[in-house]
Amino acid sequence: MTPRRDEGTPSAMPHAPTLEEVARRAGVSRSTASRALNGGLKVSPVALAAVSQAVAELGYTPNRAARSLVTRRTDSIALVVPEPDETVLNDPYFVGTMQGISAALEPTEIQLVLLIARRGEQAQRTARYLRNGHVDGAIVVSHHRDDALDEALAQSRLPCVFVGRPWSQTEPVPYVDVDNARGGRVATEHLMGRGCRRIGTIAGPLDMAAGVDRLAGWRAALRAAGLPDAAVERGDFTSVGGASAAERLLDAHPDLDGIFAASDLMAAGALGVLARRGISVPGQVRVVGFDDLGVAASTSPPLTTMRNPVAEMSRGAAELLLAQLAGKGGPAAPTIFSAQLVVRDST
Amino acid sequence: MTPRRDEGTPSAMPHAPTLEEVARRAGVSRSTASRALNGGLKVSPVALAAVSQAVAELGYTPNRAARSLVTRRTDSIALVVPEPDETVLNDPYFVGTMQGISAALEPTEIQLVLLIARRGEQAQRTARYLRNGHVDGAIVVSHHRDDALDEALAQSRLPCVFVGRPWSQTEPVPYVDVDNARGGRVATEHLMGRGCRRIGTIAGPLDMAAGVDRLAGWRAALRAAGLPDAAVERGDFTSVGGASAAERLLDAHPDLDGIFAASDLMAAGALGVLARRGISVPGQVRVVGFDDLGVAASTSPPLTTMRNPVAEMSRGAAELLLAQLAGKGGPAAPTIFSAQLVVRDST
DNA sequence: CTGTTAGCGCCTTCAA
DNA sequence: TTGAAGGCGCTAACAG
Repeated sequence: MTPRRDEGTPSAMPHAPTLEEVARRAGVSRSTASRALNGGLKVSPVALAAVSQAVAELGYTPNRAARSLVTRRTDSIALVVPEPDETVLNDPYFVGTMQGISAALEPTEIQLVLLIARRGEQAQRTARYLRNGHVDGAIVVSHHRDDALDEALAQSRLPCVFVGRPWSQTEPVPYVDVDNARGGRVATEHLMGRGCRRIGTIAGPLDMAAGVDRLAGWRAALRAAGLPDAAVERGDFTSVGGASAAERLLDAHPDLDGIFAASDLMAAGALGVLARRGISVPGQVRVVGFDDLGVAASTSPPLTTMRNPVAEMSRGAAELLLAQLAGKGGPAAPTIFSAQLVVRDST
Repeated sequence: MTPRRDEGTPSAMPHAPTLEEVARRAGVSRSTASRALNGGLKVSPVALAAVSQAVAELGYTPNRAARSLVTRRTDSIALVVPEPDETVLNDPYFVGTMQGISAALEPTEIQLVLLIARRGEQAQRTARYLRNGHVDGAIVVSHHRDDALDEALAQSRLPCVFVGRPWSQTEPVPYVDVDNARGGRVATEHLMGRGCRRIGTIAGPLDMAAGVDRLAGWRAALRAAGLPDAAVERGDFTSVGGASAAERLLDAHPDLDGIFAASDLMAAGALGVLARRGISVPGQVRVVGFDDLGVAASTSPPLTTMRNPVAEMSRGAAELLLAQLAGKGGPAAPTIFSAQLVVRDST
């Protein structure tokens, strides 16, 4: 093959030092150097010191490719984001996810690879990438019913954790989630507690567990109170979607006195519509959102909402995955966080 | 070494097919199979067809580690985010960056590795990671004066592109940016056009080029018009920071009739302060922001702002990097996008 | 505790 | 156009 090392200009890129060089400099064999690097077991203190020093002097870092080739581990995990909606990335939810995962990965040497799971033919590529050992594990966020990620991953046997309940019930996929149903119920009960009797909802996408569950919670609360549960419009978790759902909702049910939006972004859209229609909040209509990831505090009026502990949750997901990778217990039971009511001016 | 392949339970994870197996199935040698996979040059149509079929049947994907070991390329690039402020991730700016990069990478096989550049000792780790061939190139976003990323990268000779002008002028690092100075000027001129004569600014962090340049633009516009340019408070691009800067600004200059905030998030914070103080917008004070990445449209009143083409810019950055990787031209001249004024109710 | 040895899966020269 | 052969940098038996 091409001898890259000595080719080219004098000022060619200085090659990364190899273990061989470290070993030579430390006066030991490659194997000893290798052992010294990987835990230092069965290595004399002297050798270990010599190796560490050589490593420091040379600024050595193991070649991941080489290591990966033999260990069959990559020291990287994928964050899988289904692409259906470009909106996913725009959601503060996603950002919270990344923060949580980064935090969990910080003390490790593991890198995060962002994998946008595209559709159609491209989907194959994602599946293969995941299956063929390019990453040690995966965290899936914003999973939809039709993206088939749940089954693909279950079959691939690749360690993985979902953030948000996976759609498939047949395969026991580990996940973390927030108690969306309870959250929806608490939000709705809060509205009832404020005197609302005609409460509509702007639901999330019904091909996502969060959408379905929050809707179910809203419904459960109303039914338990003997109130009507017909005022439902579906949004897509975005502000624009929330606005148009609000339009439809208000057109169909002009007498509403409360709205539970399944996300703050949608609630913000609804607030805009209410303002444009001259409907006062919370005077005439009270509004509760879901998430509390920044937007809720900065709308006008500020939104009462259910705090969604996304970062903590994602961190939990990453830690669950790390535990799996470390062989500590297989797929664990789901971890469910609970959403806290945060009361602000909108109710 | 341990024969992983045949060990363990019957239902052990089916091993990923190797090139060897593809070749055998196609009835050719490894080399031919390899050539067929990499461009198909110097391979007979028959052999090529046989290989493609075998690949399809086996669901073969090349082992990246093995390939990387010999080609010395990783087919992955890093998105480097300095961590000083956890706020970076929370900024819609960052999300726009990711979208742009993903879009550029979509037609390629290149993966995006997220690299949080931590401080102190951890910084060494980042530098080494970048230097030691773990990625083929890097895109740096949200670069600050003190993160030393500019010089580290210039020295490492790793192909890289900055999103936003790098601080260091000594090393010619390729970058894309928006014309921040002009943007600041246009925003300020818009305020003047609306009749404002006492215009303050909430500046961004002055250890970032965007912060400095937008401030310079504001100042240039005022000086050209012979207006005072003393009303400056520094924020940190966040909503909270913008709010406290607004407090200080209004305390020190109660007579302001216009504010240019160097980011929409900060402008939103300022709007909140103005509202709390009972100052009407745009009646008593007009406000212009910068970015237009979502928040501007949903504040109340909606913000006039300078549209920052982050996604396009980042896409450009990624394409620049890809071109470098493909050997097409070295570090190119900076690409500068221009910010467009978007007029809304706040002015 | 240490060095020797044998590959991991792939690309690429070299000779045919 | 093809196959044989070597080696990328590393880890992990194995024998000392």
